[in-house]
Amino acid sequence: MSTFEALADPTRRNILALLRLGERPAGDMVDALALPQPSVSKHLRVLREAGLVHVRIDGPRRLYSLDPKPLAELDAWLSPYRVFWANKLDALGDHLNRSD
Amino acid sequence: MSTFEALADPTRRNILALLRLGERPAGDMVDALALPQPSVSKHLRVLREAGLVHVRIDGPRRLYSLDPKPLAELDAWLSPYRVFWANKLDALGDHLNRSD
DNA sequence: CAGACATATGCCAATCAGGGAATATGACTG
DNA sequence: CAGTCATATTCCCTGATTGGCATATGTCTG
Repeated sequence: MSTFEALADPTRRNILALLRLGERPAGDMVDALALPQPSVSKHLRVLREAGLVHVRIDGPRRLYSLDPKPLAELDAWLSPYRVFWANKLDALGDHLNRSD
Repeated sequence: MSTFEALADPTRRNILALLRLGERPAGDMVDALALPQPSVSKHLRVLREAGLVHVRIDGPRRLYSLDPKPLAELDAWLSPYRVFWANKLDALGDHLNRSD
Protein backbone atom coordinates (compact mmCIF):
# COMPACT_ATOMS: atom_id res chain seq x y z
CA MET A 1 0.00 0.00 0.00
CA SER A 2 1.38 3.36 -1.00
CA THR A 3 2.18 6.17 1.39
CA PHE A 4 -0.83 8.10 0.15
CA GLU A 5 -3.15 5.19 0.72
CA ALA A 6 -1.70 4.51 4.14
CA LEU A 7 -2.23 8.13 5.12
CA ALA A 8 -5.79 8.15 3.84
CA ASP A 9 -7.07 6.64 7.07
CA PRO A 10 -7.51 9.00 10.04
CA THR A 11 -6.69 6.32 12.61
CA ARG A 12 -3.36 5.73 10.93
CA ARG A 13 -2.61 9.43 10.96
CA ASN A 14 -3.42 9.44 14.67
CA ILE A 15 -0.97 6.61 15.18
CA LEU A 16 1.75 8.55 13.41
CA ALA A 17 1.00 11.57 15.58
CA LEU A 18 1.42 9.42 18.67
CA LEU A 19 4.72 8.14 17.40
CA ARG A 20 6.02 11.66 17.08
CA LEU A 21 6.33 11.49 20.85
CA GLY A 22 8.71 8.59 20.56
CA GLU A 23 8.85 4.83 20.35
CA ARG A 24 5.81 3.12 21.89
CA PRO A 25 4.50 -0.39 22.43
CA ALA A 26 1.41 -1.34 20.47
CA GLY A 27 -0.61 -1.66 23.65
CA ASP A 28 -0.03 1.97 24.55
CA MET A 29 -1.59 2.96 21.28
CA VAL A 30 -4.57 0.68 21.82
CA ASP A 31 -5.18 2.57 25.06
CA ALA A 32 -4.50 6.00 23.61
CA LEU A 33 -6.78 5.44 20.64
CA ALA A 34 -9.49 3.62 22.57
CA LEU A 35 -9.95 1.16 19.74
CA PRO A 36 -10.08 -2.64 19.73
CA GLN A 37 -6.66 -4.21 19.82
CA PRO A 38 -7.04 -6.15 16.55
CA SER A 39 -8.05 -2.98 14.80
CA VAL A 40 -4.95 -1.12 15.94
CA SER A 41 -2.81 -4.10 15.09
CA LYS A 42 -4.17 -4.13 11.56
CA HIS A 43 -3.54 -0.45 11.07
CA LEU A 44 -0.01 -0.91 12.37
CA ARG A 45 0.50 -3.60 9.80
CA VAL A 46 -0.51 -1.26 7.01
CA LEU A 47 1.85 1.40 8.31
CA ARG A 48 4.61 -1.18 8.55
CA GLU A 49 4.08 -2.39 5.01
CA ALA A 50 4.06 1.20 3.79
CA GLY A 51 7.38 1.72 5.55
CA LEU A 52 6.01 4.47 7.74
CA VAL A 53 6.83 2.76 11.00
CA HIS A 54 9.55 0.53 12.25
CA VAL A 55 9.16 -2.28 14.77
CA ARG A 56 11.61 -3.38 17.38
CA ILE A 57 10.90 -6.52 19.33
CA ASP A 58 11.29 -6.26 23.08
CA GLY A 59 10.30 -9.49 24.73
CA PRO A 60 6.61 -9.96 24.23
CA ARG A 61 6.13 -6.39 23.12
CA ARG A 62 6.57 -4.69 19.77
CA LEU A 63 7.97 -1.22 20.04
CA TYR A 64 6.88 0.98 17.18
CA SER A 65 8.64 4.07 16.01
CA LEU A 66 8.21 6.50 13.19
CA ASP A 67 10.11 5.91 9.98
CA PRO A 68 10.13 9.30 8.31
CA LYS A 69 11.38 8.26 4.89
CA PRO A 70 7.99 8.00 3.19
CA LEU A 71 6.98 11.31 4.71
CA ALA A 72 10.15 12.89 3.38
CA GLU A 73 9.16 11.54 -0.02
CA LEU A 74 5.74 13.06 0.39
CA ASP A 75 7.46 16.32 1.20
CA ALA A 76 9.43 15.98 -2.02
CA TRP A 77 6.27 15.14 -3.96
CA LEU A 78 4.82 18.36 -2.70
CA SER A 79 7.75 20.42 -3.91
CA PRO A 80 6.57 21.28 -7.41
CA TYR A 81 3.27 22.44 -5.96
CA ARG A 82 4.74 24.80 -3.41
CA VAL A 83 5.15 27.62 -5.88
CA PHE A 84 1.37 27.70 -6.06
CA TRP A 85 0.94 28.97 -2.56
CA ALA A 86 4.15 30.86 -2.04
CA ASN A 87 1.96 33.94 -1.57
CA LYS A 88 3.33 36.46 -4.05
CA LEU A 89 3.16 33.73 -6.66
CA ASP A 90 -0.58 33.72 -6.97
CA ALA A 91 0.28 35.15 -10.34
CA LEU A 92 2.02 31.97 -11.42
CA GLY A 93 -1.12 30.42 -12.80
CA ASP A 94 -1.73 33.49 -14.87
CA HIS A 95 1.83 33.46 -16.07
CA LEU A 96 1.63 29.87 -17.17
CA ASN A 97 -1.67 30.44 -18.87
CA ARG A 98 -0.23 33.38 -20.73
CA SER A 99 2.69 31.37 -22.01
CA ASP A 100 0.41 28.51 -23.13
CA MET B 1 -13.66 13.12 0.56
CA SER B 2 -10.57 14.33 2.38
CA THR B 3 -7.43 15.59 0.71
CA PHE B 4 -5.60 12.43 1.71
CA GLU B 5 -8.26 10.21 0.21
CA ALA B 6 -8.40 12.27 -2.96
CA LEU B 7 -4.63 11.97 -3.33
CA ALA B 8 -4.70 8.23 -2.73
CA ASP B 9 -5.52 7.56 -6.37
CA PRO B 10 -2.64 7.70 -8.87
CA THR B 11 -4.81 8.97 -11.71
CA ARG B 12 -5.87 11.90 -9.59
CA ARG B 13 -2.27 12.68 -8.77
CA ASN B 14 -1.52 12.59 -12.48
CA ILE B 15 -4.31 15.05 -13.09
CA LEU B 16 -2.87 17.41 -10.52
CA ALA B 17 0.53 17.12 -12.15
CA LEU B 18 -1.01 18.07 -15.48
CA LEU B 19 -2.66 21.06 -13.89
CA ARG B 20 0.68 22.34 -12.67
CA LEU B 21 1.20 23.34 -16.27
CA GLY B 22 -1.81 25.60 -16.13
CA GLU B 23 -5.53 25.65 -16.64
CA ARG B 24 -6.79 22.93 -19.00
CA PRO B 25 -10.06 21.71 -20.42
CA ALA B 26 -11.20 18.28 -19.28
CA GLY B 27 -10.83 16.90 -22.79
CA ASP B 28 -7.14 17.67 -22.84
CA MET B 29 -6.70 15.53 -19.79
CA VAL B 30 -8.69 12.68 -21.29
CA ASP B 31 -6.21 12.71 -24.16
CA ALA B 32 -3.15 13.12 -21.96
CA LEU B 33 -4.16 10.32 -19.62
CA ALA B 34 -5.47 8.00 -22.34
CA LEU B 35 -8.40 7.00 -20.16
CA PRO B 36 -12.12 6.83 -20.95
CA GLN B 37 -13.78 10.22 -20.72
CA PRO B 38 -16.28 9.24 -18.00
CA SER B 39 -13.47 7.93 -15.85
CA VAL B 40 -11.56 11.19 -16.02
CA SER B 41 -14.73 13.13 -15.41
CA LYS B 42 -15.40 11.16 -12.26
CA HIS B 43 -11.90 11.70 -10.95
CA LEU B 44 -12.26 15.40 -11.65
CA ARG B 45 -15.40 15.39 -9.60
CA VAL B 46 -13.59 13.90 -6.63
CA LEU B 47 -10.84 16.49 -6.95
CA ARG B 48 -13.45 19.22 -7.19
CA GLU B 49 -15.27 18.03 -4.09
CA ALA B 50 -11.99 17.83 -2.22
CA GLY B 51 -11.29 21.41 -3.22
CA LEU B 52 -8.12 20.50 -5.07
CA VAL B 53 -9.22 21.89 -8.39
CA HIS B 54 -11.29 24.79 -9.53
CA VAL B 55 -13.56 24.82 -12.58
CA ARG B 56 -14.27 27.70 -14.86
CA ILE B 57 -16.94 27.33 -17.47
CA ASP B 58 -15.99 28.41 -20.95
CA GLY B 59 -18.80 27.71 -23.37
CA PRO B 60 -19.19 23.97 -23.67
CA ARG B 61 -15.87 23.36 -21.97
CA ARG B 62 -14.86 23.18 -18.33
CA LEU B 63 -11.47 24.65 -17.67
CA TYR B 64 -9.83 23.08 -14.69
CA SER B 65 -7.10 24.62 -12.62
CA LEU B 66 -5.22 23.70 -9.51
CA ASP B 67 -6.49 24.98 -6.19
CA PRO B 68 -3.48 24.72 -3.93
CA LYS B 69 -5.18 25.30 -0.59
CA PRO B 70 -5.59 21.65 0.38
CA LEU B 71 -2.01 20.98 -0.63
CA ALA B 72 -0.86 23.86 1.52
CA GLU B 73 -2.75 22.24 4.38
CA LEU B 74 -1.02 18.99 3.65
CA ASP B 75 2.25 20.87 3.78
CA ALA B 76 1.25 22.21 7.18
CA TRP B 77 0.23 18.74 8.35
CA LEU B 78 3.70 17.58 7.46
CA SER B 79 5.36 20.26 9.55
CA PRO B 80 5.62 18.46 12.88
CA TYR B 81 7.20 15.51 11.09
CA ARG B 82 9.92 17.49 9.36
CA VAL B 83 12.22 17.43 12.35
CA PHE B 84 12.43 13.69 11.83
CA TRP B 85 14.33 13.94 8.61
CA ALA B 86 16.17 17.19 9.08
CA ASN B 87 19.33 15.09 8.83
CA LYS B 88 21.29 15.94 11.94
CA LEU B 89 18.12 15.30 13.90
CA ASP B 90 18.22 11.56 13.54
CA ALA B 91 18.97 11.82 17.23
CA LEU B 92 15.56 13.29 17.98
CA GLY B 93 13.93 9.96 18.47
CA ASP B 94 16.61 9.00 20.93
CA HIS B 95 16.21 12.27 22.71
CA LEU B 96 12.49 11.84 23.07
CA ASN B 97 12.88 8.31 24.25
CA ARG B 98 15.39 9.38 26.84
CA SER B 99 13.10 12.06 28.20
CA ASP B 100 10.18 9.61 28.34
C1' DC C 1 -34.40 23.92 -34.13
C1' DA C 2 -31.20 19.84 -35.66
C1' DG C 3 -26.89 18.25 -35.16
C1' DA C 4 -22.30 18.11 -33.30
C1' DC C 5 -19.29 18.60 -29.62
C1' DA C 6 -17.72 18.68 -24.57
C1' DT C 7 -18.62 17.00 -20.33
C1' DA C 8 -21.29 14.96 -16.60
C1' DT C 9 -24.19 11.41 -14.55
C1' DG C 10 -26.42 6.83 -13.69
C1' DC C 11 -26.16 2.09 -13.40
C1' DC C 12 -23.90 -2.29 -12.74
C1' DA C 13 -20.34 -5.53 -11.52
C1' DA C 14 -16.13 -6.25 -9.36
C1' DT C 15 -12.90 -5.29 -6.08
C1' DC C 16 -11.28 -3.56 -1.75
C1' DA C 17 -10.83 -1.30 2.88
C1' DG C 18 -12.60 -1.44 7.59
C1' DG C 19 -14.95 -3.18 11.81
C1' DG C 20 -16.01 -6.99 15.09
C1' DA C 21 -15.32 -11.27 17.26
C1' DA C 22 -12.73 -15.26 17.85
C1' DT C 23 -8.47 -17.39 17.75
C1' DA C 24 -3.52 -18.09 17.01
C1' DT C 25 1.38 -17.03 18.07
C1' DG C 26 5.13 -16.03 20.85
C1' DA C 27 7.45 -14.67 25.19
C1' DC C 28 7.87 -14.66 29.93
C1' DT C 29 6.86 -16.48 34.94
C1' DG C 30 6.66 -19.67 38.32
C1' DC D 1 5.33 -27.17 31.12
C1' DA D 2 0.82 -24.50 32.47
C1' DG D 3 -0.69 -20.04 32.58
C1' DT D 4 -0.63 -15.30 31.41
C1' DC D 5 0.31 -11.22 28.90
C1' DA D 6 1.11 -8.73 24.44
C1' DT D 7 0.26 -8.79 19.85
C1' DA D 8 -0.93 -10.64 15.32
C1' DT D 9 -3.91 -13.14 12.21
C1' DT D 10 -8.14 -15.02 10.31
C1' DC D 11 -12.95 -14.97 8.99
C1' DC D 12 -17.09 -12.78 7.94
C1' DC D 13 -19.72 -8.96 6.84
C1' DT D 14 -20.79 -4.39 5.27
C1' DG D 15 -20.02 -0.17 2.88
C1' DA D 16 -17.23 2.47 -0.30
C1' DT D 17 -14.47 2.95 -4.62
C1' DT D 18 -13.44 1.94 -9.48
C1' DG D 19 -14.06 0.82 -14.18
C1' DG D 20 -17.02 0.25 -18.25
C1' DC D 21 -20.81 1.38 -20.74
C1' DA D 22 -24.79 3.86 -21.93
C1' DT D 23 -27.05 8.02 -21.63
C1' DA D 24 -28.15 12.73 -20.19
C1' DT D 25 -27.10 17.75 -20.09
C1' DG D 26 -25.61 21.88 -21.87
C1' DT D 27 -23.46 24.82 -25.51
C1' DC D 28 -22.58 26.28 -29.91
C1' DT D 29 -23.21 26.28 -35.26
C1' DG D 30 -25.72 26.75 -39.21
